[in-house]
Amino acid sequence: MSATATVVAPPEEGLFSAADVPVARSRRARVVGCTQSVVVLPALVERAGGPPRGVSLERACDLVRGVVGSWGGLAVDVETTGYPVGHRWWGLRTVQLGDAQAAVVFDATDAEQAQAVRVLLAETPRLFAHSAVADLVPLAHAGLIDWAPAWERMVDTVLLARLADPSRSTTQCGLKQLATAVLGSEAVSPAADRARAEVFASAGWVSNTHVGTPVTTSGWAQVHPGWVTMVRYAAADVLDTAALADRLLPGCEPVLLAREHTVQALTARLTQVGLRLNPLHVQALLDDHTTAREQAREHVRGFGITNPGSAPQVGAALLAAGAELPMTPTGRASVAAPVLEPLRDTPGVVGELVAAVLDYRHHDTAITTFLTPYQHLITCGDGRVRPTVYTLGTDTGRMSCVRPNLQQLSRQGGIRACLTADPGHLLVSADFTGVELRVAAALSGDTTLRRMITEGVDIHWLIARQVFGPTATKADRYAVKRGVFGRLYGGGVPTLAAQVGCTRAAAAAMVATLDEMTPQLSSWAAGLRHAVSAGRREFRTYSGAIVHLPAAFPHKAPNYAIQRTARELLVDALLRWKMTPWGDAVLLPVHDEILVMVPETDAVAASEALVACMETELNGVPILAQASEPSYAWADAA
DNA sequence: GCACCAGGCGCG
DNA sequence: AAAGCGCGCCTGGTGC
Repeated sequence: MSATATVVAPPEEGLFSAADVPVARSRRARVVGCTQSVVVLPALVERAGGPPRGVSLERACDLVRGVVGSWGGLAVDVETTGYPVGHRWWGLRTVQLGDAQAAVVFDATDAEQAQAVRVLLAETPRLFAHSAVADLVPLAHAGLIDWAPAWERMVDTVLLARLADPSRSTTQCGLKQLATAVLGSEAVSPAADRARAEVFASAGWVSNTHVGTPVTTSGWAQVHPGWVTMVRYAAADVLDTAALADRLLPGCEPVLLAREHTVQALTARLTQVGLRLNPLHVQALLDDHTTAREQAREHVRGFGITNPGSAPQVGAALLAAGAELPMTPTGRASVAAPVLEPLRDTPGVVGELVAAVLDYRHHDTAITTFLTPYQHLITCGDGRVRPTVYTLGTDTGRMSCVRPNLQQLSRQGGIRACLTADPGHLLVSADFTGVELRVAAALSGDTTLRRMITEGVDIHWLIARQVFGPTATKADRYAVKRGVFGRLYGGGVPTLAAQVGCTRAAAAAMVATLDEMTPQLSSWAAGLRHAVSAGRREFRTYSGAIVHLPAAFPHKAPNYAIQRTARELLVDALLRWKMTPWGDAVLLPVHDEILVMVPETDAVAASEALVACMETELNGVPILAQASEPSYAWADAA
């Protein structure tokens, strides 16, 4: 080996290449490999059947151009090593292009094939993908596609599925489930995925990988992309995506579809660029929480519990000490926080054990859910988080966020400050003020509630004083606030009492006061519930979006209507934001809040613009927003 | 040793 | 009959 061979070239843009992934083929993997013929890429796979066939690059390009000519677009899908962009083991493996009849699998690690893919992607007037962010972000990072024009031409079959049939649940919008539901026996991706999963399992590799999965055990990183099972799997996704697009596109309202595609592209910036982690802050918090967790662990051990994370162990110990615990739905003793919290002050063993367990859980959550994954991205990656926002990711239409979920960071304790703006930038944010109640007022038209909102009267204080008397405290107000929403969303008196932490009589009084004060709100909610019982299945929002109301749960209907309407207000704000000078900025929506990274010199103006984008009016009810102070690190909630 | 489920907990 | 709603991620426990 020459001396220069030990010199590692600096990774482009701080990224590592897939070629760096260490291949650690076990004996099991070698055995599986013997059963897999290797297809030389590029390869053609046809829905009609037959084995994948290796073809020349020229022939592959001709085939793809033929698809564009006849179909007017290309379905696109990619396979990666399964790690996030920026991770040292990240890498683009293959790119698949085609339509419902034929797909060509290209080797993205081959320079010539990659260049061909780049040209083909640039040529097609339309792109189809299932969950487009997962394809466009790797393609853009590999330099195979230009970001903005790609989004202009993209059609996402997840969005098609949600718009074409609002009654289809989110869980049925995964490619395999959707293909089974829509394409029936014609679907090819479910069987191809089962075959893939079997290969992974036989080789001893995991399918469900995450940022901390050792590279030597991840099937996505270890598998040979040319193995015939993988080529079939890769192609099947394109074949089914294209078929789904053909079936679903005609059932979608073009204006609503364009709206969803625009907002998807806006949130995709976060996945592409990401947000920077503060390594020192992550380490400091990790140290603190680890110390505290180990102390709590020892404390719990003193009560004879070897594993403080084990609910059965904790439950058994508490029962033995004389505590009374409610049952979980499956009949086990519940040791959840709302159950344990009131037992904190119990004298003796029960109180002490409860306090130690809750303490342990608090620190364990911080470490395992937030800090350790961040640490992985720092030590094994480029120190950035690149979550994916699913813009129609829930049954109510709300957005969701994964890998990591930045919508669930602790409001207190400095976890949010692990995320920072880039140098020369600041984070600005604003949130809708009391949006659920305002939407409830707008949808119900309740005269009293509308007047209280416009006059700035706090209904929660009002009810708290009526129920608890003129000396009602801030805690009473907070309890009432939870009770108001609990009631609006269909909670019964016992549940409300438990939720609020008051007697059933007080909860009943609260309900009575609310019904008396805002009768139109109560009747609107009751009317919607009854309508669902009578067969109504849809609620149409002001934007034209339709939310499906679950037939089996009429009591959920008011919540669905309010959540979806609030989501549409958020979308409208994002669409207005797109038109500002910072429309391309990295942003994160958090249901009633928008966080954006902007150049620091623009922070004040951007902050004002953000509020202006969010503020509007709904059925005469003002929808207001409030900005937070621009900051370098994401701050705790006020 | 992996997939799956339940329980638990973080958010709005 | 009665039911607050919506998520994602983690661990422990179980079953294969």
